[in-house]
Amino acid sequence: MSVTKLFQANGLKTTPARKKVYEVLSKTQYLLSVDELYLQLVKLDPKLSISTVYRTLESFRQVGLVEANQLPGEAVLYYELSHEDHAHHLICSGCHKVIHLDECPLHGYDEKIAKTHHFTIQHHQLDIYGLCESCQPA
Amino acid sequence: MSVTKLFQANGLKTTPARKKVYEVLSKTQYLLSVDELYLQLVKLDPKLSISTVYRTLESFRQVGLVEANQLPGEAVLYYELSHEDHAHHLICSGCHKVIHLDECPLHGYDEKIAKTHHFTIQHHQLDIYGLCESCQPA
DNA sequence: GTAGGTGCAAAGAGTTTGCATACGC
DNA sequence: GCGTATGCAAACTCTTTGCACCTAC
Repeated sequence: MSVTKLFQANGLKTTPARKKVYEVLSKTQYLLSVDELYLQLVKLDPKLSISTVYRTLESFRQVGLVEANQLPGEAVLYYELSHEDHAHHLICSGCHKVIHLDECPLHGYDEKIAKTHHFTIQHHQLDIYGLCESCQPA
Repeated sequence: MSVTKLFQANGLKTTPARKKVYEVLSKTQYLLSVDELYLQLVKLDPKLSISTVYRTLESFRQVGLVEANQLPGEAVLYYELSHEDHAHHLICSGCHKVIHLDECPLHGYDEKIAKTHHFTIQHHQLDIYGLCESCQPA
């Protein structure tokens, strides 16, 4: 699906700014803060404004194109493209590289919990933190 | 263990402000933002300053007395006392009430992941979001 | 042509810090 | 008494907003 089609399908106009934000996010394998994302975007378009980045991310988030997450001990949000399928993260505390796990170890466990505690479960989040190969001390 | 002993053990002086922060955190079953915490604290001591709350939480966090977490879609941090034992959360999206789960469905799964992806795992976080009994629509 | 997107600058929210005073140990 | 904690106000950082202009459709 072309980016234009993707935007259309989500009721978003196709603009150069949005294309670039999407491009950077789709090419990285890291979680990016707004700052980190902006730094990369300015290389592509020096006139791009930080407020456009915020507004673009918020538009994307509203239609479900991106997800915002926080890393432990850090105040700012980290962004990444959403993944259609249910997925969990293996996140490197050193470089913020992300590996997506396709398996979910919760099969059935959440329903059990729901019953026990009279909860209606909406979703769950599982992130595993550690150091990737390149960030491990020798 | 008395609060004083607990503070001593963590190298913290026992002050009225710290006692009150600890008291509020230990009595609630909700995740509290700094604002929410401050609102409750001002009832106990109208002169207490918000910067003291920030500094106290940071001291507590450094010695591991509290944990800071973020709720999906919200920018601010939510605080709670740390739990010695490995525990996961059942969090109500409506009222932010927290239920601690003593079971961890990851037994072994994380080690398997670690091997597959050459990661050194530091810790993991599992939160299940939903609506508690009182917050469910009738 | 119109609705919505963008850049710029200014405002806002949340958090941190400097400094003088107060207090725990 | 010494060293740390606190209150207050100012500073700082990150994010949002108002407005004029521009662009996708």
